[in-house]
Amino acid sequence: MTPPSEPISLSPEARPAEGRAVLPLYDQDPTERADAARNRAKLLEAAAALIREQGAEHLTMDAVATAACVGKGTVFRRFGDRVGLLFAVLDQTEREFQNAFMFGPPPLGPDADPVTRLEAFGVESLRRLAADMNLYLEADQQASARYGAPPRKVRARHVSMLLRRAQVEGDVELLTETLLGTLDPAFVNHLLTNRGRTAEELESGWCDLVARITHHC
Amino acid sequence: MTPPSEPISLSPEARPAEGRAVLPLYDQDPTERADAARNRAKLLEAAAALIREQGAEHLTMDAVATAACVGKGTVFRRFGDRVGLLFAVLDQTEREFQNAFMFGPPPLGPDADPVTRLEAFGVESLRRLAADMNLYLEADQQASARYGAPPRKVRARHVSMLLRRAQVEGDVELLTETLLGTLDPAFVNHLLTNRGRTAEELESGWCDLVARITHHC
DNA sequence: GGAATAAATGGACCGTGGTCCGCTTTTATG
DNA sequence: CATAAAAGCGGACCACGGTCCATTTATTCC
Repeated sequence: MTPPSEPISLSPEARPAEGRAVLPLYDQDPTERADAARNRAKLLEAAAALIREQGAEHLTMDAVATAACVGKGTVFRRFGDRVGLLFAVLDQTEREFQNAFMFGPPPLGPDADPVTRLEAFGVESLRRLAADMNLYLEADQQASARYGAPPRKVRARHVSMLLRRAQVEGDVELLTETLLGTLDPAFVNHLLTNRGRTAEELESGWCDLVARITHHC
Repeated sequence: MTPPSEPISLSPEARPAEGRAVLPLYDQDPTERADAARNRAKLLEAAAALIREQGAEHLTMDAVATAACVGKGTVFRRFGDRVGLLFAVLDQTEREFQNAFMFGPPPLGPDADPVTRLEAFGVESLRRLAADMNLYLEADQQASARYGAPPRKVRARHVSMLLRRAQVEGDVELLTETLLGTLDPAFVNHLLTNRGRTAEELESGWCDLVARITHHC
């Protein structure tokens, strides 16, 4: 069972880790200047603190800059835009999850059968989503960023691989995207908040969908 | 075969049509003052013109107000916010579609079997999406508006009804939302633009998904 | 028709995301 | 260590979405 690749960071600048550690390393773009790296760390820390205190929905770029004692331009230079900053804050968590489903123990990791792994993948996604829903919702706003982001690609590769190993016939890529669509933050939040669904229902709904797609007659 | 209900407008102010016409009427809130109605019309016209000229992505509220020779506050009073205005511009098209799948001829309308109607529903959605993609993308930005909007609810009711008539077992509402997720503008646009999928592939992908969900063994 | 009431109006105003560019700091080079 | 090139910096500035409220306009009732 060959791990497909290194975990891929949310931040465009970050590079793949050197080793095959199960937990991701805090790697940086080596060409980044010392002061830039320092400011990046200060900004991430400030952003995380502000999100903890006031919620991601009230995070303003000015506030982050001020809290980190840094000019506003620096925030944009480091993270591109607001969504980029939010992604960077989510980065750590994202990479843990990636490691778990690529290298970790069953049922998520490689030592389980594909259908079990698919089920576990969705269930774990839903739980992590629930844990940081507001942050994910904020980061999700821009439609363009939603699908192109590296973590999404990693997940898509992973799910496609599992579908193929489960001998699924048909347009695997399209089925993959359909499955991932079910885990979209805004979508899950809608079901939980406006449709009165419980987390358990969503989890078993995911497993049912996996069954329908993999056991099609 | 009983039509479930009247077409529901995108705009909160609009009321259901009086008759059972196949094509929707331009109905208004009767309590709306004459000057307000006049401005609404002027604004919708101006917005549509600007969108035609420069694309929905460049539409600003100031520009619409100026083009309609109206104060900016009026635009917001009439349509709530930018998404509300875009929805209002889409309203006409939306209601045509609603009429088509609720009262129109087969394969969309009531005189076809449920699975055929489901297939036609997705295919037609995808085509209409393609025709006004930029406008739909702009209107889609706000996650909260995405799922709560009246047309989405109408579609959900419709698809649920068809699934039940097709004797589908399981959590029909969840399956409905999954199916509709496949027709999300941002999602479809991503597949067409970034994944190099063709409209035909998406259409047959939809039909395949319908088959997997309705013919589950 | 005129007064009273309610609704609508418009544009000044505000907050926030994002850009720009002259200046400062770091780093590479000899 | 000196110097030059490159990278980073900061905060003034801009555009746009959205709010507010003093004033104007439509409607209703007598």
